[in-house]
Amino acid sequence: MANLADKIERYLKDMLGKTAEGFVVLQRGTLAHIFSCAPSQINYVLTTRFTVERGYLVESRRGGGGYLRIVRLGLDAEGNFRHVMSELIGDELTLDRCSHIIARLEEEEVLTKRECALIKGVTSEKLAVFTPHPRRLRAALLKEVLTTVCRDDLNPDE
Amino acid sequence: MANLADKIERYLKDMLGKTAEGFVVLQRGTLAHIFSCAPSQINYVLTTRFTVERGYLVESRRGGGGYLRIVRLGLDAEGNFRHVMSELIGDELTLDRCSHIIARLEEEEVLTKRECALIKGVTSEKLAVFTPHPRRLRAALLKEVLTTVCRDDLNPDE
DNA sequence: TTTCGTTTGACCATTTTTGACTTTATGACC
DNA sequence: GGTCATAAAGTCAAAAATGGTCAAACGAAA
Repeated sequence: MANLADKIERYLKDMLGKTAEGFVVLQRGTLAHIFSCAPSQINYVLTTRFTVERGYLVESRRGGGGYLRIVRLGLDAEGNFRHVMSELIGDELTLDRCSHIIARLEEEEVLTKRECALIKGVTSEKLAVFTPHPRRLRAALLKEVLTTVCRDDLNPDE
Repeated sequence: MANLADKIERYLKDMLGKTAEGFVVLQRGTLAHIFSCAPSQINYVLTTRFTVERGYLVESRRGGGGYLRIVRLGLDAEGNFRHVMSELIGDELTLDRCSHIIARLEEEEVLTKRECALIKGVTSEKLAVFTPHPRRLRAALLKEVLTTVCRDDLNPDE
């Protein structure tokens, strides 16, 4: 599917996937040239798709020898990610943030695609029909999910 | 035999019939152009003929690169599983009945053990903290789950 | 002739793309 | 050490590209 931002996102994630270091360094101008687009398009992609919420960190420098450095923040090894996520979730959770978190859990393979679909389904905007505080409920549901996927009895693998 | 809405409906269902993926993606504007009609006509067709009750799910995105994605909800061998389940669930659902249904879905291998655990987590008695009608919410959540597991785009076909 | 599903169009919302202008770093030259 | 040219990257708002909503007009069937 053709929209530039998505292609650039894919391109960068591919690079990140191929590198062992967990980060890539490149130049904005060069990338813009590769995709024949305005340099600010790159900023757009970075600010919409490589946010902390989605598990990325972007550092940069201007001037001669300037660069962009995109770091992938892995979920920390077994156990603690639940804590980290809980912090990220808080007491209230908008649909938008919820989607990002779920997407990240899928990318990190904490949840399967089907599980993600199930969870998206139960955290949708429809919650508002049942409570005046859908965001509180959403936060609670997602935390419950995290608690569940961490249960030892459900993760037979090693 | 010729009203526009019906033709568009047929066109889309043909497309869905031909694809193995269980979904089609297209653009509203393009489709409207093919049928030389107002773009909103497409929305009319989608909201009247591609509803969950009729076995479809529609997702969309606006803006550059926007699209419509129509997903088929498959029916299982014994006919309309989703429909049957909805009857079984109704508008309200006690924790007890909910547990039984989930257990049955696990036995039938409609849901994995992990998925069941997730769903039990989000349909627990804690719902009462957020709404005066936990049973209504529980019913809605479980229906949402059933709808999701029927999505043809999530079920690796074999 | 009333009703109800269909069709259209005017207006709204969201996401992407572009470009003009700004800020910061480096290095050469004085 | 200043000054300045050059080489990046950043910001922001306007424009473009989609899809969504809603109410009024239309028209076929009851």
